[in-house]
Amino acid sequence: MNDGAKNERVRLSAEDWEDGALALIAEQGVGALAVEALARRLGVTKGSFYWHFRTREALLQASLERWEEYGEREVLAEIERIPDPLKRFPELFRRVAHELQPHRVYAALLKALDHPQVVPVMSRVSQRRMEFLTRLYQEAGLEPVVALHRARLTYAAYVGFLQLNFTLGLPRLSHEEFDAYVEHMIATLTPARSTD
Amino acid sequence: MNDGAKNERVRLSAEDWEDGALALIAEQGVGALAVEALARRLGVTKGSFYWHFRTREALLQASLERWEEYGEREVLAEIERIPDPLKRFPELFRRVAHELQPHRVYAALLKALDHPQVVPVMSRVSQRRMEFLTRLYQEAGLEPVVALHRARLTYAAYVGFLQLNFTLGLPRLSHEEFDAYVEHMIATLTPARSTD
DNA sequence: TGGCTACCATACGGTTGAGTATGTAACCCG
DNA sequence: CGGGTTACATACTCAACCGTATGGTAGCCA
Repeated sequence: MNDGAKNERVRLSAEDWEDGALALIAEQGVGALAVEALARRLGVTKGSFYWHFRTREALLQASLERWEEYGEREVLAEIERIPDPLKRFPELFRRVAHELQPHRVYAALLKALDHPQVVPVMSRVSQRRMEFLTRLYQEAGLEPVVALHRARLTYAAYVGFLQLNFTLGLPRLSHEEFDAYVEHMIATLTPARSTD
Repeated sequence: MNDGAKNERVRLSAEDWEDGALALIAEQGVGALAVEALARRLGVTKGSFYWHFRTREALLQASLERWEEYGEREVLAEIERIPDPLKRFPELFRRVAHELQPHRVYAALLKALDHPQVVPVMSRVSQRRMEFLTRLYQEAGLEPVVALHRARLTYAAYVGFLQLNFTLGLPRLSHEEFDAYVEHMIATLTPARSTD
C-alpha cells in the first residue's frame, strides 16, 4: 500500500486524492493536510491536484463527505434485526468496540474540531447516531425523555473514550482490560428488563 | 477587563501574556494563537512578545502549564470532605456541571489535540482526575477493577459531553434539559448502596 | 495519423506568520 | 542626574503554503 519504488506511471483520479487525504488526516490530523505534501505522498505535484480540485478547501470538503457517506450504512441496520431490544446493546457495543479501524478517522476528526469545515460533518454524524440510540433505548422500554438522556450518556461515553484512549495516550489498555471495560459499559448502560 | 480605550501605558508581564493566550484559546482555539494577533489584542506589538518569550511554542507551553497548575486545586478537595461516599457523586456532578466557565479552556484544548504540545498536559490532567474518580468509587464500595472501569466511563462521559455540546452545536440543551441530564447521569453512574 | 483531451510538471506570485536586529522611551537607583 | 535595566516599536528576513499560468506528454478516437 506504500509507494515503494516510483511506479512507472500513476494517473490519479479525484477519488484517489480524497482517499489519500483521509489517510493523511487519520495519521497526522486535519492540520497536516497540505496540497504539496499530499502530492509528494502520491508521487505527483501540485499541478495534478489543481486539475482535480479547485482549492484545498474543496478537497477537504469532498473527503469529509466521502467519509460521511461511507460510514453511513454501518452496523446499525444489522442491530435492528435482533428481535429482543435488550439484547441489542451488548451486540452493538461489542461490534463497535472491535471495529477500531473505522474509528481512526472519527478520532482524528474529533481532535480537529477547531477546523470549521469538520464541525457540520461531525455534527450530522453524531446527531444521526444519537437518534438511533434513542430509538433503541425507547424500544427497550425507557420513557422517551429517559431514552434521550441515556443515548446522550452512551454516545458521550463513546466519544470521550476515543479521545482518552486514541488521542491521549492514557495507559494503553490491554485487550483483556478493554474487553472487561466494554462489559462494564454494557452492564451499566443497558436498561434493566421492565418489571411490568 | 477589556482594553476599551487605549490605556495610556500598559507594561505587560509574562503572566499577562499567558492569561491573554488562555483567553484567546478559550475563545478561538489553539490554532488562533498567533503572536501578532495576541499582541494587537493586548495593545502592543511583537517586539514586546519576544522580550518575554523566546518563541511562540514557549508561550503556549507556559500558558498550558499555568492552566494546569491553576485548575489543580479545584472542587476535588471539598468533595472528599463529605463523609458519606455515596453522597459525593451527586455533589461532584452537580458542581462540575454548574461551573461551566473553567471548562471553556478544557473544551478548547480537547478540540485541539492535534497540536502535539497540548497532548501531554491533557494526558496528565485526565489521568489525575480519573485516579480521583477511581478512589471515590472504591470508597463507595466498588471493587478496585470495577471502580476503575466506572471511573473511566464517568470521565469519558464528561469529556464526550463537552465535545458534543460545546464544540459541536448539537441541539442546544435548555437549562431544564441539562439539569435533567445531569440527574440522569447521577442516577445511572452512582453505585448502588451495598447490601452487606 | 493528426488532434483533442486528460493528467501532470515547472515556475512564478502572493500572503501569512514566525523569528531577528536594532533603536528607543520610561523607570529605578545610587 | 546620568547610566543601566525593563519593556516596547519598527523594520526587516525567511519559510511554508495556496493558488495561477503555462507548457508538456500519453492515450484514445475519428
